[in-house]
Amino acid sequence: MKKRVIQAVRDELQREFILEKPKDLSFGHYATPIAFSLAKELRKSPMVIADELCKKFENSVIFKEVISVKGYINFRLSEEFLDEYASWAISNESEFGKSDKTESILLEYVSANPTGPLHIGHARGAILGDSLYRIGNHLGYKITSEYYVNDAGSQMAMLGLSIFLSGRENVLKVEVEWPQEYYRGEYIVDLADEANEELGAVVFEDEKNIEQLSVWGKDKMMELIKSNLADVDIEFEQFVSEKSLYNKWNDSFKKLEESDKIFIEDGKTWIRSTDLGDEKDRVVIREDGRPTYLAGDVIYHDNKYQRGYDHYINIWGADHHGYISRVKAAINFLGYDEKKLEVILAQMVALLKGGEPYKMSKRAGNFILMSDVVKDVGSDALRFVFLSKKSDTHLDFDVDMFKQEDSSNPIFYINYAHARINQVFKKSGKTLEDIKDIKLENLNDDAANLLYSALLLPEILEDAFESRQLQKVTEYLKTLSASLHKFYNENRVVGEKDEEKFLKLFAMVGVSIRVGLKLIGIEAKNKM
RNA sequence: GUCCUCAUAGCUCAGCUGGAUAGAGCACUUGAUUCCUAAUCAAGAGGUCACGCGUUCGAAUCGCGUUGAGGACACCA
Repeated sequence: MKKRVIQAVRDELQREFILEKPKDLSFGHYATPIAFSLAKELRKSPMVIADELCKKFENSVIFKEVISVKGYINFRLSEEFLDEYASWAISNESEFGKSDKTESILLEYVSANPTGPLHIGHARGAILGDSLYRIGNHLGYKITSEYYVNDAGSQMAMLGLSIFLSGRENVLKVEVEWPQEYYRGEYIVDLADEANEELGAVVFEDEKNIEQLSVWGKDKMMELIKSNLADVDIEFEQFVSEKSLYNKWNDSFKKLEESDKIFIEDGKTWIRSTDLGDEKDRVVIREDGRPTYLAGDVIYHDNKYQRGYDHYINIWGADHHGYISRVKAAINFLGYDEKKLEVILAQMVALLKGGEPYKMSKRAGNFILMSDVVKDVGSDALRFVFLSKKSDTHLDFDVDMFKQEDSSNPIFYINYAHARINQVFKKSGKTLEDIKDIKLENLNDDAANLLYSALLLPEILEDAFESRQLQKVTEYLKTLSASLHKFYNENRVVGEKDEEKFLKLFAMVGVSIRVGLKLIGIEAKNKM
């Protein structure tokens, strides 16, 4: 819709301009303050310029009226245009909001270490990533979703050791001396029990089995993580194992050598990341030959870029922000355009219950399980609330709030609007087929505004995706639902003379709510 | 100490590519149901957009500084 308007206005004005939505719909559907910026150039008052420009639109088909108010040029779309668009959307619901984007994107998110279940902090990145994936695909982007599995390095060893020691303590019942660092969540005890059943208690008798336990444990944890994700309807297209990429190290290393950005000092291999603004150079290979975490990411990003996407998006926890510059430096040294990589940081989530703060710590094992929260408040509410605040801001929420089934719970409010639409159709005894060809004309202001709001979804989706700010979608759905509730309270539908028109209007609102919710991973309810 | 993110109503937050009177929900006050689900709606009250300076015809929005909150500053992942 916006595209058509921009096109039409550009045809007449023959220059670039800003098209905005007025705060108050009584001003019109779209507006441009272009007369203000032309005032200086033309040495005329903005009001005079706006008046003159308006005349250009007198014969427009898509505008009902174009008027100047205090220097603004306000556009009001014609009923014919809105009606046509609505008819199409109702008949082609699955196409509504689609766009013509063609860029390919590799979207990596979650990538939590397979050393334990997902906690509530992971959920934020997971939900954001999955929703971007859904919306981006809808807009036409060729998006691949990917999970990077950190199945190499010291954490894997620590997982094996933790299961081993827990097995000795809880299964073999022998005295165990715990190291300072180990995974101490209860799930480790469960893992040890499971290992006992599957592998037999013998496995805890010899330290040589620690490695076997770490691989076994990692597989178990990946299964658990996948099921945690499935709880909120998230499924990845592919998983990439860190370990499986290590045989490519020589190739990546050679590229770095060629770019002369690698050096050896104190027996360690360093990457010269300070050349590209990093605070210090970073070690990639330790003195004993073990690669650091960064080495894994060097290979991984080499691998990603070899796959030739137009754009790469990584969603990381905010605590990784210092890591961005060194990875980007590495990408540059490998001979790729590091600007193609975009890192979205998901800020920390602080969970409250009855006003009491929870502290999260994966190491300590007293973190809040994502699965518990999902069980508590449901996938829909969790998804909605996580998306309704910008990802780069801290989020505080009280679990108790989700349990309320009234308007303080936005997902409830939106579903209620959708259910009402369904209910009105039922009462009227009419179907979509009966009303989809009814002309929407001579609508009262409330109806016309509601129709316009419902047709805004496509541009909201595009704006939200491009800016990576999905709270624009949740905000929109709340506002649209509020408009529907307001209309419902002020206008009777069934049995009135405008019944069929209003039914078509409601059908259009229903389409936008359903499509909007679906793209953030929520299925609209037909009945409450 | 350096860097990142943030600061808007009592609370939780929108708004930020500069533009019309700064919005919503919760909580508070009042009202609406012979009528499609009142799980809703309407009205009222509530603001130094942290503070200062600057850019501009115009700043919550952009720049600089100050204050405050959280986070990151590994040869851990």
